[in-house]
Amino acid sequence: MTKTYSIRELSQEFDITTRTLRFYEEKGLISSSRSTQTRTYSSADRIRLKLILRGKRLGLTLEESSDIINMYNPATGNKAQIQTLINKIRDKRKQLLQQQKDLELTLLDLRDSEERCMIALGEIDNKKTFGQ
Amino acid sequence: MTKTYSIRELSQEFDITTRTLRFYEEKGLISSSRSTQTRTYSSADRIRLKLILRGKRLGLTLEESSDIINMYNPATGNKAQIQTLINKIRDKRKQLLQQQKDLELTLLDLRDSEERCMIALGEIDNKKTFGQ
DNA sequence: TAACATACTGACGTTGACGTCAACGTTAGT
DNA sequence: ACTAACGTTGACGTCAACGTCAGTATGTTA
Repeated sequence: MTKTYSIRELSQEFDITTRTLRFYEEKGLISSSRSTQTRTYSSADRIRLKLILRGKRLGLTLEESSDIINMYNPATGNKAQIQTLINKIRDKRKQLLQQQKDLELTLLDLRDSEERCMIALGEIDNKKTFGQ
Repeated sequence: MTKTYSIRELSQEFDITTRTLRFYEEKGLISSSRSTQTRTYSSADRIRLKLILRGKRLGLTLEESSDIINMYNPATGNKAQIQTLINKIRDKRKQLLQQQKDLELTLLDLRDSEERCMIALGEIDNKKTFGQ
């Protein structure tokens, strides 16, 4: 009896097209139960979608997002497999930490750019006020 | 007399192909002076390349990176134009701040996933030690 | 029941960011 | 002078992530 969603509801909530949702399903990124023909999404499906879109905002590919999501269940109980998974998790974290550094640098640059603009504006005003 | 670089040097330093460098030039992202036929890159060109690759690690498109780089000079002195530029800078910053949030959330999720893995490993060891 | 809105499935088109390959010029060493 | 190594320009190929469109089914309202 938990809440479900139609394809239109989800597409509107997240501002994506229905085509995108079908495409994600076709690629195995999210699933849906079918009543006769039309799709019905569970709140679990909705969460997966949310995570995928979060990944997209980070510039991750759909596959990368999917991987990260699937890392969230230790699923297969083999010791070696879990070790492999841990390594993958650490690799991904390394990449994201690098991204964090890049982000901060870029933000600093933007701060810089804006300041230059403000100065340029100030100079224009000075010219207006004092002539040349 | 400042340092210059060949296409091979740059491609090796940044681990990209020469094709990529020519492609970036074709798209107007970086430039190069030509001696007879072969390209020569200045350290300014090298910096631009560096910034483009940083943008790529953030998931930005080449055009977005190019835009950000070009924001770094107030260039055109018209007041309205500078205001427009400031607005663009602020928009981009907003986007990057959102990305920063997404990044932190994803890092938290990964931390979580790793912990689950460690627990799963611990349980396997317990089974080995104590039988079932 | 006729029209209309909404959903579904192919299937081909598109865009960004290069990869790949052919054909050719240029310079360094032997 | 000849070959090898490196550089250059087209031009077509490729892959991800959808867009777009045609044709069809399924309710739903006037």
